[in-house]
Amino acid sequence: MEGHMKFEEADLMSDLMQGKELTKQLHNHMFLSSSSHETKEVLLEKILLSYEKALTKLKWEANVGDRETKIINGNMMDYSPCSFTNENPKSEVLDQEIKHKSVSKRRKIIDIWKKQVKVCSGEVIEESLDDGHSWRKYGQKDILGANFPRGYYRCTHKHAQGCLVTKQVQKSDKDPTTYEITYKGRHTCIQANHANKAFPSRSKICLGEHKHHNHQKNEAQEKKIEQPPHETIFSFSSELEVKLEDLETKENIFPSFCFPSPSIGSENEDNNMIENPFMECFSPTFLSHATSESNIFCLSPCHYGSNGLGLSVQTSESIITDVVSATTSITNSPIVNLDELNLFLDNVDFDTFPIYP
DNA sequence: TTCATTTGACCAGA
DNA sequence: TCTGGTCAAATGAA
Repeated sequence: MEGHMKFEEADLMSDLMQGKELTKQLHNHMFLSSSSHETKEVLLEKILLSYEKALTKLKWEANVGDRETKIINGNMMDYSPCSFTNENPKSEVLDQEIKHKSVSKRRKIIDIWKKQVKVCSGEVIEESLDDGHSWRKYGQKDILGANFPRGYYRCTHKHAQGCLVTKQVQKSDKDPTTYEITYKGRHTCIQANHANKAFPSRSKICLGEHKHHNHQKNEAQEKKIEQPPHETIFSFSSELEVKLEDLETKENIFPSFCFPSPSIGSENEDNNMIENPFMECFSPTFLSHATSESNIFCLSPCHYGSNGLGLSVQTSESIITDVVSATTSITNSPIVNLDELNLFLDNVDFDTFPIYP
């Protein structure tokens, strides 16, 4: 894990440095009358790609660090302290990988990413596989070659808010305590109750234990174990161990960098939506902070706490907010305050950026 | 009564 | 034709 993270750090630095260089190039082109619009566009694309790559990695570390830090410190912003006292973890995330078929709005191809969750005890996974969103099961299917049926879930707000994201939950054949969750699409909804992001709905993920016909009821489904919501979710959250196995993305495509902005789509405009897969990982913090104050993406300190990233975001938060904000501007408008961005980049010493404690 | 889940049927793509 | 994915009526739970 450690080695892996070191590798990620180097990779991250590389992406950020590349972005910086490209930004400088673009800055120069801005004042060259001979420079074509296409050239600038290409540079802009490259810049965005670099930052998207970096953020994809940061996202992972943030997501992992977020959970782990919350567990360890127990005093993070989005979770109540009592949430971290649970000592009976039910499951752990084994592996997460992003498989972005695409994330660019232009490409309009659905985002697909997977994660695997190991359930340590109990047969019923409460919303544990929780990602902060509420889901409604709309189907279950036996899959050829799989011992267990696959469950199909869609966002509860599909109709209310037109959120078309779906996920599939498949119990692993090799390890029945492991579930593979495949997310398709991005949330465009706002969960009605923010608390529900931490204390999800009643819905449960219950997959059949046997490979039989659909309507065969499995025991797990009948043994619904009710727990107080806070216990439920945080029993899952505690002692999470996330191993980032593969950050490689298909086709080298990274998520589009579209943090919420009033200029993005009418739907988002109304709801302060995030048209970005990052939502999945950042949403709780983002919604609780950014939406209440501004349309600027915010990383809470806990995202980088103790997971190895160790990024002192408490002090860097405003910086990150600034650069994200700036980049968002880039995304949404051809008019970019590149001086600001350059200034930021110049002030960041990437060589000594405190990624690790 | 409302909302979520179950499950047979249907559809589209390979 | 087969399979995965989705729909929607029936059913159950709160």
